[in-house]
Amino acid sequence: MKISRQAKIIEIIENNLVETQEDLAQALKDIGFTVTQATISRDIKELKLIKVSSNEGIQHYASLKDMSTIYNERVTAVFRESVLTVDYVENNIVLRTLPAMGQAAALAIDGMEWHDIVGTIAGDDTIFVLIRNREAVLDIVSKFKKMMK
Amino acid sequence: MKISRQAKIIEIIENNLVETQEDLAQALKDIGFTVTQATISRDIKELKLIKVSSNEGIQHYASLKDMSTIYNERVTAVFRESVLTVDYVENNIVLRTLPAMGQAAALAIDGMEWHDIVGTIAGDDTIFVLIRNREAVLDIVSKFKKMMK
DNA sequence: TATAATGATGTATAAATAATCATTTATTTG
DNA sequence: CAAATAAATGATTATTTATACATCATTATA
Repeated sequence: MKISRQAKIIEIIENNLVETQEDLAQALKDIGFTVTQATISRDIKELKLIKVSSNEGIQHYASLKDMSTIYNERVTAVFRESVLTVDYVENNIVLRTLPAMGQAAALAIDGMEWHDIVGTIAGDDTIFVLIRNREAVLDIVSKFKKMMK
Repeated sequence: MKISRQAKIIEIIENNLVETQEDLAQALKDIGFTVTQATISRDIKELKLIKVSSNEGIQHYASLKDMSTIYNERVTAVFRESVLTVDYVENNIVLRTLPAMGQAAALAIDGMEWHDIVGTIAGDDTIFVLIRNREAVLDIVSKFKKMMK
């Protein structure tokens, strides 16, 4: 019972915009799983589902499938909103960010897990990005610029 | 003000186990940002931060940096908890799962985004996984078995 | 098999979060 | 520069979610 209900929960939030646990309870009831909000709260905890804000500002539950999309969107958003300029020399790229946003933007870069990026070091408004091979620098720079839109 | 506060929020949840928005308000106050829970709720919405349940069952906010880890853990957990057997023939792998868990497990496999996996199709308790090259089959099979622990 | 231990769930409620409304603080524009 | 507009925020409250406790079911264990 619990296993199949939880499988259904994943299916439901995968295909619908579920805003609250009550909504989910209703949707489950419609297909024959009558449980209370409390049980759903426990299911969600076990399934490690998350609630995120959509681009339209609607808070809704997200499945595994959505997570990588959300993740990528967030990385790009943080980058776009904080990085001002991109420059480079030899195998280093230097980014300038809004004040106090260096750490946050660097975190976003680390989160991308690009193979050619060896590491980052961030100050208040400056980030140094160490690139593995000099040949990859231009490629990374252009990717960064694309992310700035 | 808002920008730097939000940067601090990311930094704080990155380095601390923040369970509630009130906790976050207190931590921010300690470093000179005095705002109410309502403002933090809005910040969290804008930053698209998520609240997840840790392995110990503690609900806490997670940063971008944590997300890929959480994501991988979830994929593996779903797989381990639902897949029973692994078999293969030619360039197909067949997995048997607990009843009703086929779709969920297939979703987890899709989420891995392994290059050699062309696609999956799932029934109630069976999953067909199409592998790109026959040479990759054994490798994927052994990876699956490792995930089953 | 009887008994203990564990797990699942509902009820009621506490706790946490989001939203509404009002106010203040930028920012834009004529 | 001043009026108008938009953005940020607090106070309060509505909504949503998590949990404590009790109950029933299931599974181990002696």
